[in-house]
Amino acid sequence: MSADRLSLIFSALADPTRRAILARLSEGEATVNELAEPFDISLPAVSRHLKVLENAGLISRSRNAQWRSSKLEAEPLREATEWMDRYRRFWDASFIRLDAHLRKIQHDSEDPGVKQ
Amino acid sequence: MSADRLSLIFSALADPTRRAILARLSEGEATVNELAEPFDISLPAVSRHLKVLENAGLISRSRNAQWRSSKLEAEPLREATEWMDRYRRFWDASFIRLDAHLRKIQHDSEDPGVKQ
DNA sequence: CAGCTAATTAACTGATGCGTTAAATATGCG
DNA sequence: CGCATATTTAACGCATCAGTTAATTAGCTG
Repeated sequence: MSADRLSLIFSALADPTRRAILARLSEGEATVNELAEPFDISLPAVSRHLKVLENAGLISRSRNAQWRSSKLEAEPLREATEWMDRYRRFWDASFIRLDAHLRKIQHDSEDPGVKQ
Repeated sequence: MSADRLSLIFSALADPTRRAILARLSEGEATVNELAEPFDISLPAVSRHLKVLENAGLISRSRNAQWRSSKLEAEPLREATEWMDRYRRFWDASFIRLDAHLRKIQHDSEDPGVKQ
């Protein structure tokens, strides 16, 4: 039924409108109307994008009178990055060298036992 | 019609089965049957997951007789990470310090002009 | 070529995503 | 209270997604 956390995060990030909303929020909190302004979609549509972002933990919200302000929460981005780090050695040359180095270290420490 | 590259990447990553396939491929190339083995879904379903991953650039495929082998391509992960790096200062304490440092540097270099 | 294995495509189903407009709710204010 | 503003919920349409089974294509091999 309910998707796992990483799936929620990635599918929240899969929509360009939601990524744009996050970009806007990186400059500071904003209300729903302010967030909707640059887009050519209805307010309810924006409201639901915000709910998706909230469910993924990417934003938190607070009420101030009749305004609901959204605030960026980057922790899920850290999680997603952490997941990708597992694959970093496949694209990052310096990481590949580090990886090779670590393998060598491990190999060296195992060697004595192997030899005897 | 066609989604932008980042959206393709993130939505490909939004599915747990596809992430598991990538994890498997990080250990080496594999055929469709090998990739399907751990999952409780039909071969055509796996076949389509592979097509999604291929469209996102996350895997490449080659044919060897009647077998089609899939290979991890990490470049899109680099792109996705790069996109997230824009937000790194919101979660990474050392990055926050670096950010503050850079602001100070910039401020200092601007100061003389301001003072005169 | 016939038959085997590997993989994809076709056709269908049910669930989900993203948009709409209209109605409902929440809050502040005269 | 009654109205204005901000936002959400309801109800709907349409496209896409993720799965199924059945049929098809691709390439070996006897």
